[in-house]
Amino acid sequence: MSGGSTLTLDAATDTERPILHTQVIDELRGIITRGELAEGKRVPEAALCERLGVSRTPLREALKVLAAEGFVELRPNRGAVVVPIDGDAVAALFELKGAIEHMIGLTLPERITPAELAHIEAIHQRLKACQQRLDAPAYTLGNHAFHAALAAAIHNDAVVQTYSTLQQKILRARLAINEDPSQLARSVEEHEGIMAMLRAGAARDLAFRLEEHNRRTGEAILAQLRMTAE
Amino acid sequence: MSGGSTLTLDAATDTERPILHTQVIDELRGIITRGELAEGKRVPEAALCERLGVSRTPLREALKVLAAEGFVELRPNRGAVVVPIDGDAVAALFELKGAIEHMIGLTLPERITPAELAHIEAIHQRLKACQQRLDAPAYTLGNHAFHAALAAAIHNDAVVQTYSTLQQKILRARLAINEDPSQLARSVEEHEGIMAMLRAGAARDLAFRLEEHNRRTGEAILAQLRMTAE
DNA sequence: GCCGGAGAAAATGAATGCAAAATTGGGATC
DNA sequence: GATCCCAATTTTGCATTCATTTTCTCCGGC
Repeated sequence: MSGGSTLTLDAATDTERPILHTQVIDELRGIITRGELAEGKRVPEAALCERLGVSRTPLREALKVLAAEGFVELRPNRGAVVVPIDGDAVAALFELKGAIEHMIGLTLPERITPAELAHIEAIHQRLKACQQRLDAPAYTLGNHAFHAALAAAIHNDAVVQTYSTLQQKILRARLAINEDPSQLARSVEEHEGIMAMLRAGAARDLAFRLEEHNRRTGEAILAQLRMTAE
Repeated sequence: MSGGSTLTLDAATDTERPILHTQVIDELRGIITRGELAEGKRVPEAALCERLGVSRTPLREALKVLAAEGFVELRPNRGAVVVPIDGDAVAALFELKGAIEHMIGLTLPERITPAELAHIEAIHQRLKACQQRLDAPAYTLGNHAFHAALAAAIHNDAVVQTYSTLQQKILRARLAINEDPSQLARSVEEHEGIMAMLRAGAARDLAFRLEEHNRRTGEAILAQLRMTAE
């Protein structure tokens, strides 16, 4: 009944053999992020095992990790449920992210390398193209890459890790709503300002703009979320 | 994750059976935090199973969670190793924590309740007593409680969670060194200033003092760490 | 007709078993 | 004497199995 995933003989490319539980973590997190599992509803392990084509052992390992990450809640002897993501939770995430954005802005000019700056410029140009053809899904992905690259450029592993976790959780809220296309234009405009401050090395202004950008984006998502929640 | 064993109406007579993997996570994290497992050294699962008195399944589940938390690294088919905590990592943790302390200070005055303020005052008095009798271990614990209470009082779950994780990792570095008793006096003094700003509701000053307190503490720990690392 | 409980079915928590991979040790070769 | 290679042992990854616990169902009592 193995769903044909045991393909350890990959002759062509000597790719590392897939660590099952790691794959399961990512797949499950993706399923939850995309909203394909009802919040608060019980999900039997057997059903997930069949869906993912794995046995219970790696699935349960993945559930433990996702519980630690805060995506699911494990109730002893009563199964796992998807943690609901409500407005308050999203607001909290954006507030915390704002603090980190501020710090990123303050320290970025003194730490970013030319190569990193060039990389970020390239992402920025791609984003402008996405916005012009109103490709919202591509924009969302690129937007995350843009901000992740900014975070990475301060060369602080703890920040990168925490920032990534925050983005993953926020993505859940983002995918739960239909993002207003007009927000893309605002976002690009704010990115322009961010890039200008970054090129100029103006730390305090950069911090301010990053924080404001985060605040406005958060408010837009919250407004949409609370509207669709009715 | 707060050390609450209080609520949860447990049947008085029953020896409560807390889920094994949760216990294992906490025990293993404690072992790592206390430095009882050599960094970077291979640790066979069987040995840990025997030490903790559990079978491999819950142990492996715990390792997955600790890997996600960043305490161990899982190398495919080659076992888990304790992630070394070097100066750079500690510096990164304190830098991130500084950003959060700043945010806590900015928002705390407008959100803290009288009961929370009273609770924090009580912890502060306890800390002063610890300092006077130079009880460093008790001070370290109380100090964490003090700052955790401050974080909790802004009523932001994401912050509480992240802050707790940071504290746990920093604790590892703290226990790896012999903290200089003279630092206790400095800490208490800075706490006095923090409390004064908190009582006065001076958000910006509070933020500044919290961030400075974090920075100084981090520098003290880093100095000790780099000294003993020679 | 509604509620409560005993038993059955199903789901979870943990242990064991088995195959694949890695480490170790020994021996042959240079 | 050192190095390389190959088999034996150990260890890991995952599946399966066993033991509780929970949930569902059905039956009787009120």
